[in-house]
Amino acid sequence: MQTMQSCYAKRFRQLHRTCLRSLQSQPLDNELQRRLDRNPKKVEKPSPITEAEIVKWNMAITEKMRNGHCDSALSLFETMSHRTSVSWNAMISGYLSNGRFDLARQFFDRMPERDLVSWNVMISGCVRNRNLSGARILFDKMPKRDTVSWNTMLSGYTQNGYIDEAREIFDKMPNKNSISWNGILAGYVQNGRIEAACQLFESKSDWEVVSWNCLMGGYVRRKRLIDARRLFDIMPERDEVSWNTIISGYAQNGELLEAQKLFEDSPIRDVFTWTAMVSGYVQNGMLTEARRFFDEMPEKNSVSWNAMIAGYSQCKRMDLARELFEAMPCRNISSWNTMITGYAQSSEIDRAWSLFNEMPRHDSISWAAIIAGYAQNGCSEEALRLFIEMKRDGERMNRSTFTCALSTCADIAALDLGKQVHGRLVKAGYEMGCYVGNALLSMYCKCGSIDEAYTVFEGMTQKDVVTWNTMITGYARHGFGKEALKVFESMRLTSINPDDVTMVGVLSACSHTGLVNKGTEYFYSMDKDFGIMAKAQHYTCMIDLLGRAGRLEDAQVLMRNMPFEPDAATWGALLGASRIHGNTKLGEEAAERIFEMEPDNSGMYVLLSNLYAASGRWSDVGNMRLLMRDKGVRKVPGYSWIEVQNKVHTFSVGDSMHPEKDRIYAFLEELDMWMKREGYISSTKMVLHDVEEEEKEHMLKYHSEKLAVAFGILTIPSGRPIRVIKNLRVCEDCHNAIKYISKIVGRLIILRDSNRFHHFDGGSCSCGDYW
DNA sequence: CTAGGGTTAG
Repeated sequence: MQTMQSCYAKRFRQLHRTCLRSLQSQPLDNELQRRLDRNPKKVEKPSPITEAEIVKWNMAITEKMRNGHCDSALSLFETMSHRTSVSWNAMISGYLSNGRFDLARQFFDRMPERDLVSWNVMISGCVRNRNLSGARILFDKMPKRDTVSWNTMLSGYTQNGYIDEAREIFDKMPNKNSISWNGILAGYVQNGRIEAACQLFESKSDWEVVSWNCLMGGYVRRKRLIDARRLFDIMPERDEVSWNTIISGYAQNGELLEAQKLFEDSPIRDVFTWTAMVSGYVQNGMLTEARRFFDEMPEKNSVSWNAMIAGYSQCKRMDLARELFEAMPCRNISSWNTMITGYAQSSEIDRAWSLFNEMPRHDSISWAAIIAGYAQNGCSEEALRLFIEMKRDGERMNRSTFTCALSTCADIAALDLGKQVHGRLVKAGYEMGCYVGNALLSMYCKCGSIDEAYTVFEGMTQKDVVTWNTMITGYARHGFGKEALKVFESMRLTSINPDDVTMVGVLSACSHTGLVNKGTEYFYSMDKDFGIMAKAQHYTCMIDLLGRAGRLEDAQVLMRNMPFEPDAATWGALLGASRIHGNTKLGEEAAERIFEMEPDNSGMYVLLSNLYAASGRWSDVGNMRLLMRDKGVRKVPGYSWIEVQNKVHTFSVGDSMHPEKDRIYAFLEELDMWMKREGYISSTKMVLHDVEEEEKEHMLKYHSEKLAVAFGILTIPSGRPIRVIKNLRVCEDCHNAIKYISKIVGRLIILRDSNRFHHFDGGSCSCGDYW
C-alpha cells in the first residue's frame, strides 16, 4: 500500500514536470533593474537633507501608492537622494497593496539593509498571495521576529485552511497579544471548527470585543442564529460591528422583521447597517423593500450602490441595474464587475464585453466574470483566448480563474491547453487541495485522458466527496466499469460518505459493464447502507441496466413501480435498450412519449429511425425524415474536432474547407480499401443514424468523426493516442469503422461523443458496442 | 506590517 502511494506521488510529480516544461520561461524584468541601477539625478548643490524632509518624501510615496499611482511613487523614489528603509518599505508595501507582488519582491531583494518591518511586510505579501511556503521560508530566515511576524504567519495559515500549522505557530510563539488570541480563534471559526472555537473561547475570559464579534459572526455564517443571539445578549460590551453582525445575520437568513427591529434598536446606524438591510432584502428577492431602504439611506458608499445593483441584476432586471449604475456618483471596480456578471448571466454577453472594455482597470474578478460569461454562453474558444489575453494584461491567475480555465478546457476537450494550465498551476505554487485538484481531475477525465486523471486522483492528498465522484463517474463514462467499482469500494473504506451523485456513477458503471446483479444489489441497499433515497436518476440508471441486459420486462415493471413520473431520460433509457435488442414495438411507445415531452429532441428521432432500420422497416425510416421536417425539428449540425499541436481543428460532414483536405481524403480512400479487406461492410442504408445528412456511401465515409480521426492519424506521432470529440452521439457505421481503423493502423483512438467515451484499441471498443 | 461587519466570480 505504502509503495503504491509513493509510486503515484512520483507519477504525479512527473506529470507536473511535463506540464511545466510545456511552458516557456518568463522574461525577466530587466527594465526595472535598469531603472533602479540608474544613478539618482545629480543635484547641483548637494545640500544636506533634513530628517523632516525625508519623512515628507516617504509620506508622499505612501500617498501615491495608496491612490494606485505606482509609477509616480517610483519616480519619487528614484529622485530621492537619501532613501531610508522606511522609503523602501513604503515601495514594497505599496506594490503589494496594488497587487504587484513581483515588483515588491524585487525591491525587497535589492534593498541594502532590511529592518524588521521590511521582513514583516514581505511575509504578509506572500500570505496575501497565498504563497504560504514562501512566507514560511522568509519567516524562518529572518534574523529577528516580533509579535507581528508571528501573528502574520498565524493568520496566514488560518486564512488558507492550515489550522494545524496555525496551532503550532500559536503554541510556539513567545509573546501573545490579543491579536494572537483572536487569530487562533478566527482560525477555528473560518475553518468551520466552531465547536473548537467555542471551547477555546470558554478557556479564558478576557476576550476583546473583536473576538466576541468573531465568534458571533461564525455562528451567523453557519446560520445558527440562536447561538449568535445568545452571545450578542451576554457580551460585556457591544460596538457597531456587534450590532451590524447580528442585524445582517437576521437579514441574510430571511428574518427581516427581527432584523428591522434590531435596526431600530441599534444605537448606531452606519453605512454597514443600512447596507446589510438592503442586501438582506435583495437576497430574499424583496426588491421594493430593498429600494425603500436604499432611498432612505442618509449616506451611501459604493458598496451600498453595488448591493442594490446586484439585486436588480440577480433578478435579470438589467435595465434597472443599468440605470443605477449610470446614476451612481463614484463607481468602483466591483460596480463594473457586478454589471458584467449580470449581463453575462442574462445571456447578454456582448453588453458584458463592451462594459469590460470600457472599465478603467481589470482585476481577477473582472476576468473571471467575463471568462465565465463566455464559457457559460457556449463560447469556449473565446473564453480560452481571453485567458491568454489576461496573462498579457498582467493579471495573475488565481484559484478561481484556474478552475474556470480547466473547466473550459474540459468543455472543448482541449487536453494540450489543459496541460498548459496544469503547468501554470504548478508554477504558481498552488497546493493540490480539493478546489483546484477536483477541477484538474475533471479536466483530465473530460479530455479523455483517464490514466492521467487517475494519477491526479491518487496524488491528491485531500479528497472530498466530489473528488471521489469525479473519479467514479469518469471511469464509468469511459466504459471502465470495474475500475469505477474498485474506486467506489476504496471510497467505502474512508470516512467520506457516498452521496446520490456517487450512486449514479456506480449504477451507470454497472450498467456499462453489464454487472446486473451487482448493480441491483447496490440499488436496493443504497438506503440501508448509506442513507440515500433513490431519486429519478437512479431509477433511470436501473432501467438502463436491466434494459441493456435484455431484461426489458423487468425494466418496464420497475418503471411502472417507481415513485416518480418517468421523464424523457427514463423513456430514453428504454428506447436505447429497445434499439439494442430490436424490440420495435416498445421502442415506438417510448419514442412517442419522448416526442410528447421533448418535441425538439432530434437525437431521439435518430434513435428511433435506427431502430426501424435495424428491423428492416425502411419506409418508416423515410417517414421519420418527413416527420422531422414537418415538425420543424431543427437538426443540430454534427461536427468533430481534434487538437493537434495546440490548435483545434474542426470538421463537419463532407468537409472541404480544411487546408489538408486532399491528404485526408486520399488517406480515407486507402483506409477504406484495407477495411474492406478486413471484412468491414458499410451500412449505407441507415440513412438517419445520425443527424448528419447524407445518403451515399462515399459521403458517409466522410462523416466528421472519420475526417478528424484520419487527420489525427496523419499528424499525431505514433505511440500517442488520437483524441477526437464529437458534439453528437457517434453513429453506428462510424463506430464500426473506427474499430477497424484502430486495428489497421495500430493506434489507440479515444472518441468523446455527447454521451460517453469510446476507447478504440486493436479492433474493439471499451463501450462493448453498448452506447 | 498582524484581528471582527456590508458588494462582485467559481
